[in-house]
Amino acid sequence: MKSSETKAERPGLLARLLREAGYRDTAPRRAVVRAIEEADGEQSPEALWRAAQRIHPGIGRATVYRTLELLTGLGAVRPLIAAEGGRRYPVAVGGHHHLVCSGCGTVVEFDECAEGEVARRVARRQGFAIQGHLLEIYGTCGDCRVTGEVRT
Amino acid sequence: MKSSETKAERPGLLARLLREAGYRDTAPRRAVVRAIEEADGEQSPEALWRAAQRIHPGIGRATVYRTLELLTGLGAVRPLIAAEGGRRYPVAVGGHHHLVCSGCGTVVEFDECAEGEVARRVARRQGFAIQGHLLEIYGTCGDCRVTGEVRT
DNA sequence: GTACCATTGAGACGGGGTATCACTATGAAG
DNA sequence: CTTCATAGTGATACCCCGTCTCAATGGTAC
Ligand SMILES: [Zn+2]
Ligand SMILES: [Zn+2]
Ligand SMILES: [Zn+2]
Ligand SMILES: [Zn+2]
Repeated sequence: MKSSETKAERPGLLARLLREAGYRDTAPRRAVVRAIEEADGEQSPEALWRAAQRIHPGIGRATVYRTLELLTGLGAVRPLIAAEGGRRYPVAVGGHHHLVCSGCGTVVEFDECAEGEVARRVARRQGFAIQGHLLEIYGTCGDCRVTGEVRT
Repeated sequence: MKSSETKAERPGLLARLLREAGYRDTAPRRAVVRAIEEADGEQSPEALWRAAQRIHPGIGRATVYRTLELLTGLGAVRPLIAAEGGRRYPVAVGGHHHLVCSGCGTVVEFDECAEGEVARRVARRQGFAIQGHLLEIYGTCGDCRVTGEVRT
């Protein structure tokens, strides 16, 4: 996005998706959708809410969650489980994987993945239709290993 | 465990671990530890708490979490993030993987895994020492696909 | 413009995890 | 065995985050 010609308020892919799915075109929803698009990548619902507030002051938490839910239903967004605390991260479609340090919590993204094969086999056997998968590798990062600190 | 000769109150692997790590040997801790051992496999903290209560009535929630934390620090237990609600599942070391239906929440376990390779490579490149990994495949189960119900 | 009903914001609610704190009891020393 | 410092404990308040409820609002079809 060149940011120079933000003139005509492009319809926005997500906004269009919602409209086409028969949902009403409301300001709060547009705000959430913009928040998501502008913050490309993973974001916690809270972060998206804050972003949406900047765009549409007064928007309620519930609305953010509701919109996120709709988008999830449409497959435009995929909720993941956050590594630490157990919060979710709605993430734009298409993802990578994580390397998580159990010492300091550092998270490194990576893309390699050998699951296509296994996933397909397992899924077929169980009669599942695959939508995606989550792979996280746990371990200790260099620093933590040196320090020996693996917990408080 | 034959359940017949529960005579001498075997020290218990986990209990021993704690003791050897310099932690005091208390009744509440023994209760938590037993709860974990007897419920082999994954358990939610709540479930473990209930189990521990049966063994040591009056034990507090906090104590369960604290003990779980200690054990995690000792590497005897690994906390995972539960598929749905975002709660954690401490699980005995060594695990399997999950096939999760995004429609009804059904979870199917499986063991195949082709990540050894990838995990090692990625980890080495980043200077991580691998402890384990989590693989979850998302999709829709047969029932949900038929019904078409993939959301409320 | 009107009417209908999808959508919204506020706020109550609830699950589950953490922080605090006064009290208890382990385990070492004498 | 008694003493003692302090690790450990249970109750409770608290907090985060997500959901639910409901009256008010405002899209959209006509
Ligand atoms: Zn680290
Ligand atoms: Zn992958
Ligand atoms: Zn299902
Ligand atoms: Zn594996």
